[in-house]
Amino acid sequence: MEVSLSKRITTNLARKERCKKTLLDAAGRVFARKGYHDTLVSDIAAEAKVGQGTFYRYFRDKREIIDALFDEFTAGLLAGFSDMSARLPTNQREYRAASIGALKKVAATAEQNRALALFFIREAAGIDREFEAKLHALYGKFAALAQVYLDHAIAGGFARPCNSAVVSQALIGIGVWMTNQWWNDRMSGVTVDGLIGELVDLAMYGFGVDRPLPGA
Amino acid sequence: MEVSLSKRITTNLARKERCKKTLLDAAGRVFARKGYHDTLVSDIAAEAKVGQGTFYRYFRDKREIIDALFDEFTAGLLAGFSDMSARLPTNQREYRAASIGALKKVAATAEQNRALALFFIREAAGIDREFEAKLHALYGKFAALAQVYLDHAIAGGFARPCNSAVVSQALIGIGVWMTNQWWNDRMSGVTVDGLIGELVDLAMYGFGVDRPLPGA
Amino acid sequence: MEVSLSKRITTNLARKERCKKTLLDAAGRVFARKGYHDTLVSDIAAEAKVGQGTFYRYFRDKREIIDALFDEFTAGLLAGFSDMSARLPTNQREYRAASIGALKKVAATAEQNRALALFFIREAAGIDREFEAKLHALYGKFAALAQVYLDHAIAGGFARPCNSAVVSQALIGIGVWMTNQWWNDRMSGVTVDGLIGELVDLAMYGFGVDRPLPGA
Amino acid sequence: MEVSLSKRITTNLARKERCKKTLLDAAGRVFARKGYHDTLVSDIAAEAKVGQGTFYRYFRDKREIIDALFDEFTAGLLAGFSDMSARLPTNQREYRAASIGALKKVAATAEQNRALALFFIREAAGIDREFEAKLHALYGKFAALAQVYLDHAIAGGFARPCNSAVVSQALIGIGVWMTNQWWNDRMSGVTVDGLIGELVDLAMYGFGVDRPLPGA
DNA sequence: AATGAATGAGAATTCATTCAT
DNA sequence: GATGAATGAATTCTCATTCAT
Repeated sequence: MEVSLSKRITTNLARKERCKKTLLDAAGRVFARKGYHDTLVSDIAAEAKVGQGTFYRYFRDKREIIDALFDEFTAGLLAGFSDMSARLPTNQREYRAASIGALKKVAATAEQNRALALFFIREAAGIDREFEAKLHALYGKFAALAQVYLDHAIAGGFARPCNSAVVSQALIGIGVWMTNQWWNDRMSGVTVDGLIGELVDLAMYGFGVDRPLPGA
Repeated sequence: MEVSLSKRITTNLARKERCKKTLLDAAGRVFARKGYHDTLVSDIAAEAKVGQGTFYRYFRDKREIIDALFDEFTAGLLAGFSDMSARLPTNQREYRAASIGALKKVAATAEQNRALALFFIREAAGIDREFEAKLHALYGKFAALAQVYLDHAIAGGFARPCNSAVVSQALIGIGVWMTNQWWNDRMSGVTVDGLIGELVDLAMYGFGVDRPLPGA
Repeated sequence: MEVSLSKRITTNLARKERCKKTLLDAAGRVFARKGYHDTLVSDIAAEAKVGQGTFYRYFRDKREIIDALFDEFTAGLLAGFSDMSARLPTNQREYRAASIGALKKVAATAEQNRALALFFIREAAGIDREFEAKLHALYGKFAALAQVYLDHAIAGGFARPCNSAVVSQALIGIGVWMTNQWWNDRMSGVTVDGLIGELVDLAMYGFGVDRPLPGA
Repeated sequence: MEVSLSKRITTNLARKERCKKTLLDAAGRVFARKGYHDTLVSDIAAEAKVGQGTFYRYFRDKREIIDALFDEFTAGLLAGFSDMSARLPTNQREYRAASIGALKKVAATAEQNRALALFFIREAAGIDREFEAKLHALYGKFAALAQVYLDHAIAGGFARPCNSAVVSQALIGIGVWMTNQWWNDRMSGVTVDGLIGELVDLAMYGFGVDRPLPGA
């Protein structure tokens, strides 16, 4: 009796988790397909093949599921890059190689949640101010990481002294922007690796041929 | 009589135009304040101090006013930069000066429609796919302009050979991204001019200290 | 122009008032017929022969219309009895006559809103605590009025010294209770006037034959 | 074996009864606290610390538990007064004493189910017509009892001839009304015994000082 | 032409009841 | 038998759009 009861509890919990996950996945698909505002709670429930009432057992409303979706997404993303700053580069060549490596990893990871990531990138501000702030907090974390790298390089003499806060934000901007372009098929005629190489070159060397005068 | 009739017609047309403009301005303010989806037609009418029914005399629906707003915005913006490519730079120094000058001008112009521009930048995809495409077409025009400059400079030997399509997109990305950051007060401790200088330096020189090997 | 505008405003206001009144009357009828909790907003709208949306132009929800209904009812009721305490009786005979007169007047007035009054009497507490409190505040006003009469009579020596607060509440209780019984056809075989006479006799003389011992 | 089986059946039946009682008690508490319409089946199940499904094992629906609750309440109440008419009074003094005694007993009994009794008194009509009728049937029983007493007293010459049906209803009305007032703390500054004495005096002597003219 | 009252289709949400475990 | 997860019918409420004045 005892065992069977505990078993049932376990089973119930597992079932609940599975059902919640089903709804989250379904919501992700529908949001990506129709956009946040055109998605009805009934669309999500239908996509998950559950009754509408079931949706409300797990989430207060449409707004709450998007937070949950974002938190899940964020957790997966940060887990993938938690070790990024383990070994800092010691010269510009290593810096370049590390950047390219990291970007390729980001690209591969993001690719797995492409539809969802794209949805967040594009619609964040259209949902509400609070959600936009959450997304920008995430961007901020990546910018902070980039800034750590950059400051380290400046201190080590293999990056030009500059306002690293501004520059690292710009780098994140390039990344997000080009991801959006790429995924929306607005960057024809170039491979991902080619794109990454081109952008890292831009970031490291600029497009100019002359260097700034020392001290200018 | 004839004259007075034609005058009256003129006056009526003028009045109609004025009323339409009033509604457009009101819509811009309300959209900027509440976002597209939280804005009701009644909000716009109230802000314009006209009856709700009057709104429908000038616009088919809420969606149409966004297009009108965007077209008006675009017209003003492009008018401001129609002469941008009149005198192309002949060396990197001139290129740099021209870029900074153009960016300051853009910044000043954009500042005049700050709220509306910010609204478009943030919410484009939240409105619908069609509007997002329109906005990206505008970005594309700026990117094309940047690409003309860049190709000219590469041909003239004062810009590094690169995939100018990619790079010019990246430059637009930086511009839009940093504008968003700046206007949302996420770039504290730097002036507009300082920001522009920092970004032009990044674009021209990169943040590295070494140059790429010739032919690499 | 001016005149026609002001006329339209007047007409609109009048139309609004009429529409609101139509809804109030309809609500009263439906509440009386189906009870508060079984009444849907759509029932009220249908009874008033207006769209459901129209209901929400005038009242926030079902709860609000019942307050409005009660306030309107109360205003009419109190208006009818504002002059009740103008001429106080000077002996028991006058007191008796005045009581009977007042009760007949109350009965006649209440009869005009019979369905609504009955609805309030029966369902007040079933709506919510706040509404019940409002109704009891009204009862309290009548009790206070009764108490003034009674205290006056005690002071004048033509009423027995007693706890007038308790007794006047009891008198209101008899009134409300018997009204409910009467209107629900649970008092067969007696006329209104007969009922009133019987109750006034009970209140004045009690059902006993002996008097209390003086000082007991 | 036989014995143990029958024992188990007995135990099971007892357990079922206990569970039903638990649900009834829980329902009574929740109804008293939140009112009938604001009480959810899940509230009752939670209060009884059983699953929602279990509720439906014992009661068809929310409406049925009200009836069960009322029947239980009524049974307890009538049991307490089954012997009330065993010894009829023979003069007004005895009548008065018996009335006071009975009322004190009622008050004490009712006190034990105060919350539930109050709930029935206040919300009867808010539940539905059928339940209201049931409650009024109960009131009718008490009125009939009062009428028997009163008729007996009139016949015995120690009560004034009157329409005993009307008067006994009024007496029940006073009782119910004042109970409601008392339990809702609207009768401050008086004890239960004081209240009962005051009301019995009112019923027996009225508040007047003169008697009606014989034959009037 | 201008108005704002009226409308009802459409969406969110609740909760009694069923049912699989 | 007990449980509580799942369900969807029923209801409320909103707001873009129409229309009478």
